[in-house]
Amino acid sequence: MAYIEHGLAMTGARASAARTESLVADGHKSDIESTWHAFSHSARVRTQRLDQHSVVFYEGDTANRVFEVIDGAVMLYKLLPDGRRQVVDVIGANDVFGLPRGLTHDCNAETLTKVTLRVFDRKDTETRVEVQGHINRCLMAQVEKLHDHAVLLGRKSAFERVASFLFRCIPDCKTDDCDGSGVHKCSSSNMITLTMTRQEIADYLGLTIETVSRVISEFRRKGLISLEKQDHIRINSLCGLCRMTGAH
Amino acid sequence: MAYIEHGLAMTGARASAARTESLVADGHKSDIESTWHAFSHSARVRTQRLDQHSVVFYEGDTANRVFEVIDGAVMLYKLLPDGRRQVVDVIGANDVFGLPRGLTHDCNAETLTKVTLRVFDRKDTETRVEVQGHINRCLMAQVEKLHDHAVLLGRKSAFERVASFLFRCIPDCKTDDCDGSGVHKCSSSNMITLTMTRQEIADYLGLTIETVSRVISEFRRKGLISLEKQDHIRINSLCGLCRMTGAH
DNA sequence: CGCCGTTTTGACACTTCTCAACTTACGTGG
DNA sequence: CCACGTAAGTTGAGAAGTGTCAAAACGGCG
Repeated sequence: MAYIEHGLAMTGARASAARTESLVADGHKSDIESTWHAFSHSARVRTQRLDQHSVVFYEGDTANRVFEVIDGAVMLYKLLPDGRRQVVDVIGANDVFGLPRGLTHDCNAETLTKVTLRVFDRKDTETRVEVQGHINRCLMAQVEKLHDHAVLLGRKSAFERVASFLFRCIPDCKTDDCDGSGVHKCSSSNMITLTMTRQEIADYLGLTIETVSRVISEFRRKGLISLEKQDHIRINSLCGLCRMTGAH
Repeated sequence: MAYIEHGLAMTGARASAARTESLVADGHKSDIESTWHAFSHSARVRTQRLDQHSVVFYEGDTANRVFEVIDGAVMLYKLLPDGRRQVVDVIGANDVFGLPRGLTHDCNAETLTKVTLRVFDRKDTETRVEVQGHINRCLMAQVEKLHDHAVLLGRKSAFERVASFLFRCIPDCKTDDCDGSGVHKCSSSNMITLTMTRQEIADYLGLTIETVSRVISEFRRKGLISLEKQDHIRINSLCGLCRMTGAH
């Protein structure tokens, strides 16, 4: 399986830029070049590496490829005409994105980290059974994640949103692991490395950058977390944070 | 194909009740009784009718059936432990629901109207290819709808949310039909019959019942809409309302 | 006709946003 | 290696939007 390095990655529509510029459908060039290679079962599949902050596709682009994240994270977001942005999903390893209802993508896709993707021809996803089953499971998981996120956006306070977000970032640890008893089952290092900027977090949580910053500072003052660096957060009280998510 | 009338439908967890009572996983009884009938291709399928405000399933219930709406509307919602509710989706005709990532349902399902459902055995949806393709398309559409709803919940004002909601309720009319020119392509009657109570609308839009009421009153004062009855709304200015959705 | 649940309206409180200034972190070039 | 410039993040004060609580109005149904 050939890895295709390409040095074309330009810095895509960044957070700050996205706030002010409204991106219109035409005249865009995503950071993915189409160099297809034959694959097993006569399907066209390839693996692709992208730098951080690369654009995979724009809203409105014709959707003829489907992507699976092998490694790294991809952010999906939508823009309102006046520049307001909402990050609608963050796609991690083993998850799929770029599946449209119609002919075009409904949102923009941008890498949050260095990313390795598996790229499928869209037609194959519609004809090959084993791929369909996989996509099906990914879509169901995505729907559930979006349901949870709707609860977060519609009903949770800023504190609860940030706490939920930080929790989500702890590797191998879910809110379900906490039963409110004060003892956590997960034994991770409780060390988070954020791949998103404050602006991206804010746009994901439906808040402003200032509110996110204030809440994180407040958590720090309360001793729940410590900031080793701006994007390196240590969770001091897993249960203390968990109690603030609103899920218990 | 046999329609099975059943008179067992009790009034499920209603909006007001759901606000105060937290629903725990055990001891529930949904309004659907399992009477399976043999169907073509050796799959177990049946058609079922339910009254308004019937419970299809609860969050945490074992998910061994998948549902397709033939006629009517079903509401999916989640509850936080303190009673806050978020309606995560409203499922209309030809759409599918009850597809879980794991073994149990991630949300509650309740009918908004009299509903006719087609009920599948879950195993069939995993093995039969023609069903998978259909489910796949439904899931993709659902993901896009949830993306849109995330934008609404995360980035739109109360006015924009209610305007977007009313627009969504106009049959055969989408926000895309409006280009801001003042002329609307869709030629519907501009008459809406709401199937949701104010509480349900509020829980769908991430607002309070009072805010929803106030916004509707304000739209009425501005002449954008008229209320023939509380749940019968006439849209006087389609474009005026459209301009308030934030989508243009 | 009167009751009860839903909706509307009002006054006020509180959360979050906005705007502005300041601080910190990071990369470049001297 | 340090100084500088720029971008990112933090903090503060005030404004705006939405929530909360309470009361009144409305609508459906016995």
